[in-house]
Amino acid sequence: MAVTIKDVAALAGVSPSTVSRTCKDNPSISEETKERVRRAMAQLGYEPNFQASNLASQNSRTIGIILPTSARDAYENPFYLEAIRGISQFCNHRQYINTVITGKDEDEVLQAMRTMTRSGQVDGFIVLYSKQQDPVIDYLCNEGLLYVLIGKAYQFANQTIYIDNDNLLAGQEATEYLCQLGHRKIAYLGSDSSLMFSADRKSGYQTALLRHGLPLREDYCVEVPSIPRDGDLLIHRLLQSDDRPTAIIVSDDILAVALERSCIAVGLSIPEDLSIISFNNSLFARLTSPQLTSIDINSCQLGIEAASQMINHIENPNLLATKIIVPHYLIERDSCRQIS
Amino acid sequence: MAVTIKDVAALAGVSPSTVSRTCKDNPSISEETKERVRRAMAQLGYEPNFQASNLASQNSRTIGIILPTSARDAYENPFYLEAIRGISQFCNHRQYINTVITGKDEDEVLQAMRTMTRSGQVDGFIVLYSKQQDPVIDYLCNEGLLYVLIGKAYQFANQTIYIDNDNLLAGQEATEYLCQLGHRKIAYLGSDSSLMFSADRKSGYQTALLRHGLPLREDYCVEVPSIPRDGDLLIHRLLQSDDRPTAIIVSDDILAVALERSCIAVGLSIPEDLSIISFNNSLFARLTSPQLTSIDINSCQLGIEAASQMINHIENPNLLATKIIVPHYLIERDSCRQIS
DNA sequence: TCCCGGATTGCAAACGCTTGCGTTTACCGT
DNA sequence: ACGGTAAACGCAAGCGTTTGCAATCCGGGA
Repeated sequence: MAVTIKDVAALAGVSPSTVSRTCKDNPSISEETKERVRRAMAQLGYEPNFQASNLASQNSRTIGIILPTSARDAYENPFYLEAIRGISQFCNHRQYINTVITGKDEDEVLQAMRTMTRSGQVDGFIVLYSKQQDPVIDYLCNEGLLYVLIGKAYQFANQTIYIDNDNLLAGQEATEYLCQLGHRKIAYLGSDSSLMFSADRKSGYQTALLRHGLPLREDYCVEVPSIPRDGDLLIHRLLQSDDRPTAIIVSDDILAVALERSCIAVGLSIPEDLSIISFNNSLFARLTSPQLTSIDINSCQLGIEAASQMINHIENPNLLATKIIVPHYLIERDSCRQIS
Repeated sequence: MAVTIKDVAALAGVSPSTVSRTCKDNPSISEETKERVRRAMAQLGYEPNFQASNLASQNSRTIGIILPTSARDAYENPFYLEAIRGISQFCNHRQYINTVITGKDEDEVLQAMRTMTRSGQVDGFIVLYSKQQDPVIDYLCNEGLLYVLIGKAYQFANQTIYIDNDNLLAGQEATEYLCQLGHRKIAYLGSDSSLMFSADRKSGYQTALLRHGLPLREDYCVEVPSIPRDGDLLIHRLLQSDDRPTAIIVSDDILAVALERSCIAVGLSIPEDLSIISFNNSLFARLTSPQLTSIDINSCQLGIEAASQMINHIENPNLLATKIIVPHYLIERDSCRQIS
């Protein structure tokens, strides 16, 4: 059996409560006894029992991570791994546990969430995606559970804690960048814009166009529901139009790679015939040829901040629902060219 | 306060122990009372308190997931996400919790593992990668902790539970496939072969060559330590040799995409000038142009089996250390061509 | 000298569940 | 009719912490 608080207490010649209190650095214990207790703890290699501590203090020190359902095509996006990495890193430091929750469909996820909250398995949830009309968010709100969102809140925006990039600004900057390179015919290719990040980047794109006095052309703004297969109609129509764009802003690296494929298929070369700028700066952006100019959104940091907010709110229940914006930055590579 | 076992007991008119036992389907409770208790549980929406249950039964019902340290380039590989998804899915069903453990370097990971085991936060670990001389495995073995490996065991192979593909066979099949297409000059491009999967695939490749009476050429067997940057010397030398291969087996999709880049750089087109077959069948394989013929290794299933084994061993401590092989299958796409 | 207050520390009751063992009840064989 | 047995259930002692409150000690002021 592992070493318990009693062993430490015995060795230090104090009561278990004193040991417990020195762990929490309670001010009502004198510095000398604290020191004595600490020595005893070190000597025995004591680590408080997680379960017992949680039971007594009525919490779980674990936070649930909600992934999108696996039905979605976007599932394999390395973004999620990065975010999880950030969360996990922060949790490890703060002696929290994290548990990822998935399911084939929303019902499975909701079911898992329900039993977890009822059995006191989690103190809160981090939702790794943000889309409009999400039943998961509805559930969380209705039950009054603690959660933080990575991405921008849509429902209940004012009461929810979220961590996001300034995707509007990022969309603008991407557009500006292309304008500065001399492009005037700039299109936007986005994934399903019920996903908040895509909607925001698109808005930013439109804002920047207006600011530069460029027209908002409907045919320059295409949305594909998932990762396009070969010969996606919408994309081909865009690329083969007589008046095709000279540059495209793509809401995600993965989509950009798919776009590159379409380009090759119709005989366009990048960046000579078409400039591409995308978002996320995942491995995808670095592996393609040419490498993609991409806006890095600091995925790992998003996770870290999310975990940090989560734990903060767990330990200080009446904090306000703050929003945190993580900076992005543009990584120039070879997929955009100056136009004369 | 949530509904406890006492509430259920009171409503059903039995003692708490009876409720507890019906939860476990203990045979010493009559079917009628069980039914009565179950009705009470349903009526109250009872869910046993996770912490209390764990404390009393001296376990944690949580399993740690060890990712490779983030220093490694391979980190962003969607394979890990898939494996985590599998694990998480299985855990959710069995009312287990999982927690991913990462760190900047091995020390950070080891530190996290140490405090977790000492505080009874985990019942065991699933290690998502397998490489030679891994300090993490050393630690697990020395402490006598329960763990299962995804990938082939290197150290302590006989006592460790592992879930793997038959990478040797897969390597052979990939080679056979190319042979059948008429290729004779087949090369192998692998990532760091201290990673077990890469070493095995390479062995399979070599075995198949021998079987076909083809020579094992040293210059046809290149290993790159990480994801190659532009103009990787080894790869370029291979591609620009006078006697260059007509086909290459690549140990990982990501690497294959990088290879594709190099091909474009030196003016080789796929599959006309060079056939490529790779492993993992991740999103990468589907996004490139041409799409990659790849061997799917069932990443998600690997996770599911790992979790299943883990929980099995947690609940039946004296089970033998079995090995499980998850099948792979070849997905034909457009990166290989028949040679005359 | 006595009382009081602050600073330290210990007591013991939770927290909600599990489980070994004892008790009860019913039934069987003799 | 009675001891014996097995089935079904309850008692109560944990599991290792936390924490409100009581207890103790000490110094200082009256």
